[in-house]
Amino acid sequence: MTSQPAAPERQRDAERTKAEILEVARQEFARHGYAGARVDEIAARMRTTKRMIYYYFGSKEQLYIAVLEKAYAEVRETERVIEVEHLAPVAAIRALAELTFDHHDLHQDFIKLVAIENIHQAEHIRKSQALANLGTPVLDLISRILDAGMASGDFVTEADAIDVHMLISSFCFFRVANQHTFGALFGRDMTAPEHRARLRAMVGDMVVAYLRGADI
Amino acid sequence: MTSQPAAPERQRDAERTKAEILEVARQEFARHGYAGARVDEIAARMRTTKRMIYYYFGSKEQLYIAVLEKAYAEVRETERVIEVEHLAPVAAIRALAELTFDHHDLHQDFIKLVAIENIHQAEHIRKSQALANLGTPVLDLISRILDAGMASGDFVTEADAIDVHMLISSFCFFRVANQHTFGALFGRDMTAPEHRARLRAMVGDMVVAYLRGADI
Amino acid sequence: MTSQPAAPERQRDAERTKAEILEVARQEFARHGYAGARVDEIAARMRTTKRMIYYYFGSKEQLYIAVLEKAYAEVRETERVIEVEHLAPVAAIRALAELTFDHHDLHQDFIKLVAIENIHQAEHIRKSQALANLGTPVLDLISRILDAGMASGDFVTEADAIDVHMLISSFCFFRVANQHTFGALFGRDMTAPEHRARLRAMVGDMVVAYLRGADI
Amino acid sequence: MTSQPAAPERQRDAERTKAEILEVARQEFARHGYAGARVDEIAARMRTTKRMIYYYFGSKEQLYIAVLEKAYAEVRETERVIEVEHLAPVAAIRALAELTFDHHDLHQDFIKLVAIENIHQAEHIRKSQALANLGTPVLDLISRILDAGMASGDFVTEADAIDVHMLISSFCFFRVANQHTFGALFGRDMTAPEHRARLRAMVGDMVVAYLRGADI
DNA sequence: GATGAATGAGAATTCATTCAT
DNA sequence: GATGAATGAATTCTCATTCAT
Repeated sequence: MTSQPAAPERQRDAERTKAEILEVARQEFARHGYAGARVDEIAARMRTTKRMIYYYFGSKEQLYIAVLEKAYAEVRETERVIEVEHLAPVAAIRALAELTFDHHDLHQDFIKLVAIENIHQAEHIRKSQALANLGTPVLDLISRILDAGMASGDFVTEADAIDVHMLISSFCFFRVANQHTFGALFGRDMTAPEHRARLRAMVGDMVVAYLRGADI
Repeated sequence: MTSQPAAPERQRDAERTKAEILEVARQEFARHGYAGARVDEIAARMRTTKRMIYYYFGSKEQLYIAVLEKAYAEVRETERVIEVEHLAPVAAIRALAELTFDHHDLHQDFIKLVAIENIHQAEHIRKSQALANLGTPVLDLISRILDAGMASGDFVTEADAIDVHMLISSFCFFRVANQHTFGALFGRDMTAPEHRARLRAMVGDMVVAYLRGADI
Repeated sequence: MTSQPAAPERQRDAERTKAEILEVARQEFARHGYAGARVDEIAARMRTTKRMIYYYFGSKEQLYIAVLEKAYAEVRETERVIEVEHLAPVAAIRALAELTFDHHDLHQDFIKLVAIENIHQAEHIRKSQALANLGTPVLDLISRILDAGMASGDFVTEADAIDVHMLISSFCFFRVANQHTFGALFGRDMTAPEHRARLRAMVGDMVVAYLRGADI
Repeated sequence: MTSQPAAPERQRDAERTKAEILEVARQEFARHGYAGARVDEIAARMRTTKRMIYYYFGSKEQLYIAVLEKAYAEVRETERVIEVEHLAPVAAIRALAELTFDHHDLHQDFIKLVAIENIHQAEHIRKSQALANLGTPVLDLISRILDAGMASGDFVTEADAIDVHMLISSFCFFRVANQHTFGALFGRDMTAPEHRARLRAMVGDMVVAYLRGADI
């Protein structure tokens, strides 16, 4: 409305609106799945209208993909921060395991989105340019730790970086992703605070024990 | 009037119809999630009509719960068959890990149903009487193995049966459940035949190494 | 199954089954209206099956008509019993009013069926042979009372038998038929026991006062 | 952009659409009852689609409740207009009876809706906030007339306002509500023009005679 | 006479999406 | 950029009725 910085303000508003839509959409998709999420519900939970969702994202599917892209981008941003280079191999792999644990603990919506995306056989990820080859950095990191550990004699088990990544991820992911069925069947909420420290140590112990391997 | 009994035949047909509905429904729910599954599509893939689904199961939700109940029942049936009692502790826990791996490998629809159910926060499992306390048998088994291992000195790590069950399950579950996003991001299909034997050995090695623990 | 009285027994059973169906159907139609009544529900509340309803009555509509016919037949049976001939005109018309009151009080399902039938513009009554000209006897009775009252000088108001029948019926019918909306709007259940005697006297007073008329 | 305001026009359209739906729905519900009414049929009789019914009213039941609320609101609006305060008691009660007669004569759909609602035991009225305590104004009016009549000596019968309201309403309501069964059984259409004046006078005569009471 | 399984036609409701302003 | 009204195409679910035995 003022004479000068109108366009930039508008842009900033537009960005804010888009960000708000993405935030609400992430929650809605995470809670109800792709098909179960309601465009109406997303709109109802915002101060903008449903029309804006289509204006900015074009369709429910494209909105969902944008949510996925943002979630993965945040994960990789976190992983980039990890500095395990200066640590000894055993300490390094344990640090990676614990950081992964912490990250999964902190980003439960992301975990749910990944689970949802697997139900849809990753069809949306494959449609997204932004999500191709997003995995390589962490694999490089693991490779370097494994090489150092084998060289130093700390690790004995011959292991592949992708396998080790899966070993770590599976534990951290399952604890969050399957908390509800696990809780219903075994009567224990693995994400409750009283189990946190023990399970965090466990994933580190597990991967170190596996790599040390010895005479199993 | 003929020598063959009439009523049982009708009954058998009814049972067959119900079983067929459950089979097709399991595939449809596993592929599309609860909200994404279509009652029309389930009916279209059978020699029965949509009306029968409501006749036998009452609603989409009750059909879904029946599918879940059947899937879990089959899992427990498999677990019941496991005979690890006569094995030494190390061999026993490895056998359990490998049987779990095999079962998850063989029942991928079940894995997907569990993932779907977690997205819905296990609300349907909690509604089902049949699915309460389904977890206890396997926990008893693990407890006995852990006790024997500690007594014999084979195991060193103090571990809880539920935690160990999660340790084993998470690896086997993740490999199947997250195969699509994992494949899209890392370019490797962990469920492909060429990875099977290696990963099957890995879950056994991992749990044994963890329990042996030693001087981590 | 026995050799001799098989057929009569069968017949008696058949009559009993039909009577039971009619009884349950009357309740169901009275409670839910014609369209709202469920054939399934009627069957579920009996020891016979749904097939029998169609076997004996052919369709939902014919069952409904049979229910109506039975209900009206019972009403007329009651009216036939009324003996007011030997009473003086004032006592006679009051007796008729009170008998009508009692009858409506006692046969509330019948009242509801009549209300339902009016919603459907009496289309089913018109289809039934059994229900044609069912009204004449009571009109004859009223006519004779009115004639006697005018002759004796007890009644002054020139009144038509049909009008007087409506005057009496409307009060008795409304009290039962509209009890729910009246209760909701005015906070009084006109069918409650504490109002019964007062309202029963009121309908007699009203019709006598009207016929006495005098210098209104 | 034009001189006429845009938003109000849209709003007016919305209001018009809602009003049109209510109008058609009232006819459909009145003619077929709640269960017998068809949402499809309501939509087919308008320039709007069925979807709008759900957009504005949410469900068939809520539409029905809205119809009821509107019908009752109109009744009370009519009653508010009645000015009998300046009349002598006898003239006043007769005026009220005749106005009630006229109103029922004019709003036959309303009568049917009330009959339908009674079949459903007033469950919808009870769900509606708007319909609570709608009855009081007319009861106040009757009370004042009765008091004045007793004071002046015009009325002799001790009568309760609710009872008198029922006395008047029952006659007017029955004549319209039961016209079809009454016509089928007695061969006279009480709502036909040739009976109108006589019956209108009759309800006034009846209530005055009742209240005058005398030596019954 | 009796029974449970089966069904076609239809009814209520939902949902992503677009239009007029 | 923004808004509320509008909508077509499904989608779940229901119901009276009939069939096979």
